[in-house]
Amino acid sequence: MLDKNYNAGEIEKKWQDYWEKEHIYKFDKNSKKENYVIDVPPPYASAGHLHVGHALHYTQFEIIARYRRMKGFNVHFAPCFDDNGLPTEKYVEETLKINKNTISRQEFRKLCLKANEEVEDLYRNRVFKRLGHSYDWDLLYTTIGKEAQKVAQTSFLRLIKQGDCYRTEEPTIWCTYHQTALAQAEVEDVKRKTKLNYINFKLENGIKINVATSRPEFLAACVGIFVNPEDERYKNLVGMNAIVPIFNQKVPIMKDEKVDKEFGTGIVMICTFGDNTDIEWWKKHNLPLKIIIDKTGKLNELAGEYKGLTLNEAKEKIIERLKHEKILINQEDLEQTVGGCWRCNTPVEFIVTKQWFIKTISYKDELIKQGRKINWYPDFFRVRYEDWIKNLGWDWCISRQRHFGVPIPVWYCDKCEKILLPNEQELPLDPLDVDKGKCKCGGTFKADPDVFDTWMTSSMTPQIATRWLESPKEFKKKFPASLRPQSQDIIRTWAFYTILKSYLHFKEIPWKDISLGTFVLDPKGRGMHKSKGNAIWADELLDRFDVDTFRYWVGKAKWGSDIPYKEEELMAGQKFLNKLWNASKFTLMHLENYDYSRPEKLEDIDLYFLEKLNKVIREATENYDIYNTSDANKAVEHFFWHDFCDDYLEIVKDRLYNPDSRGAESRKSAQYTLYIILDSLLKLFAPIVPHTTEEIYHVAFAKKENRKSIHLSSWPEESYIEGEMLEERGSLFVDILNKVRKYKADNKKSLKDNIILTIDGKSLDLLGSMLEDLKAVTKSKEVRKGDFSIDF
RNA sequence: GGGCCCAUGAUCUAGUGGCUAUGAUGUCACCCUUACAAGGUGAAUGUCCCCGGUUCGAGUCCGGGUGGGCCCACCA
Repeated sequence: MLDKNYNAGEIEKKWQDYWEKEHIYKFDKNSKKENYVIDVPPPYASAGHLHVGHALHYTQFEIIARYRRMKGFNVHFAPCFDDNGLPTEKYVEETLKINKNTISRQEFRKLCLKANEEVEDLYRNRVFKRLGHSYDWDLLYTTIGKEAQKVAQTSFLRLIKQGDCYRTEEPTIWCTYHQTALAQAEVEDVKRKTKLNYINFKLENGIKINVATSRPEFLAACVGIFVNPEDERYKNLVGMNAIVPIFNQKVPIMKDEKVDKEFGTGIVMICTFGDNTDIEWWKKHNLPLKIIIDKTGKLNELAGEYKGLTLNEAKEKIIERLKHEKILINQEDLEQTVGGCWRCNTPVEFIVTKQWFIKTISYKDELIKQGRKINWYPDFFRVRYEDWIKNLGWDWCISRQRHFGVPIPVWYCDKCEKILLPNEQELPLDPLDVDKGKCKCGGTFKADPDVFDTWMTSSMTPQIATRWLESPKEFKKKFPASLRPQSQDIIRTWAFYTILKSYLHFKEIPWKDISLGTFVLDPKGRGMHKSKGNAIWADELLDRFDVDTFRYWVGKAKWGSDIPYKEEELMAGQKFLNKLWNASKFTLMHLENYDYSRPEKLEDIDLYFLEKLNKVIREATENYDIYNTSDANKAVEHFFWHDFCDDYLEIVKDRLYNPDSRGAESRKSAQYTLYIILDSLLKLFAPIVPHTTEEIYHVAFAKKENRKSIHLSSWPEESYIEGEMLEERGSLFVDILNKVRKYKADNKKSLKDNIILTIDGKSLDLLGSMLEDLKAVTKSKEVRKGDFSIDF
């Protein structure tokens, strides 16, 4: 019997400890049940905090894990941390106040690893455990861990072997601040104000033409001039040469359809490289290469007297000089959007370096086909995936000039540039730790100092989580995984690269389902960002709200769409839990001394409510199966609150409190119905509010069902119901009940006031045996036959 | 510029061609009814963003606007 008042705080801690101690969520590899593998997104532990959006999303698919476990699956739910790459480097540099360039890579890596361990512990205890998450912590992996490194490096070696990974010297997107190459996916829009400069170029015959450019600092790198072939003004220029001001190199004037006649003067200079279009034209028209910047973004000797200046310094000086020499004839304000590094917003540059690439462009069609074999929830996000693929312009650059990451396992001969690769058995390794001696040519093998793009590892989370290389036999049973839950903003990276890798390695999809989670906005509907100062942190939230209250709110969030964070809506959860507690308390009070057997005959009104329960079970199950937790939860809650509490509990009070009036069998029918409905409801709510349901379940049914936890019990099934016209008769019953309530409210009477009820003959016949219950719940001291009326 | 999503009482929301448009929060009135006043019973609040079209019938389908959000591209 539940004899206490609801106290969420007490319950939480108790069951979290119990679950951990009893290994409730352990993945059983010998189980005969079907596997359900969730490809969990590894959170960045190094950020130090998780905001409410993360907490919501992580809880959202944790609810699915609980549902599937109860549904009879062997759920593989591996916790993980992404501790690889830039965010960790930044965190370590900031908190320890050190500069990574002043210590060795090995030493810096050690510091990063230590920092990770500390933060991850904090996360595990302060966030995931507190949220009541049902991970099997024995399955934990980190993206810098041995298995992850081995997977990433093995993938690299195998892709080289099969010709899908290559090293080449190409113009590469480059961040001059972080001094590393970037992938297309790491470039984000940066808006900036600049000037469009109208600069005169002389032709060989002395005529002047005017070129508009926002980047005069690139004049030294100018290798050509373009006009639109349709442009009448400049048709005669094509084929001539122009002389670049200051630097005096002769460059050809050519035509290309991509030139916008309306922009500037309609004459464009092309430099290697100012932007994407430059690269395109440079390739298309076979122009010479003139790289004038180094890796830090400073000008080199090709820029003559401007050598050593940053791009911005050079720009200023060059504009000054152009003005002075009256070559710059006009300046206009220009608002432009340029690509910037996703971490530091520094506008990206293009330089030519040797980098490793994985082929993507040549597999576009196949990748779209793979995407269509996967179920997308909601389906329209597949379009975004396909659009991204269609617009891809580059293969995937996977090498990064960084310290903390998975090392690229390769050595180069410093004389003949021969590439030396390790054997797979040697992995994982850091080539800096291994001396590979001399090359045949007499040169020495030098380790590659670079590391992989962090997505090189993350793209293989389904393989890492299920220990692809460690236990290949078991891996086969877990791949493809069942579900990838993720957020929609990384479709172009995480989802895309994961599908790519699975295709290249296995010709297989990585998971059957991908479901896009909910995005939490601030109360005004804007995205939450640390930098905007409007983020609400998960641990602060949990200091103010009970976990099940928070989880109830999560249960209402619709996958794939945004939800604003509003505290009032969290309050609804507190009301709900209190209601659930009290309804359970009432029910269990009346189940004392009841033997839980099904009586020979159930009252018709009881059958009607059991039939309603069946419908709700069906609806909830169908919705859970398509990750529609919000509709599932809504249906169950409506049944619980309005059908079960408001109607059914009121209806059976008479039979429960006055066993003599209707007989023992009739009371037992009510008890059986109460038992079935409460037991089912607790289980239907268990994924959403695991602590509260666990507490009630243990008081009520755990012993009887011989289960250690409600989360190890099975999902409710529809019970067998047989009765005539239950739906019509039950609806009529509830309809009359509502009319009586309204009549009493209109007449300002208490609901317990007695009435005389007059019902037409047809309805009386239809109600049949339900009439006794109707009489009791409406407090009718008398029921007459005639036109419907209610009298006091 | 391209793509995707969205627009329903004050607020959030259901609605996948068919009676009178769903539910929740808030507001108001009434009811202490032996689980719960953190409750119950009711009431008021809507030109379903606008304009056309398809249809016997449109909140729902189609076309075109308007306004928001997201993703992508981009001007030298």
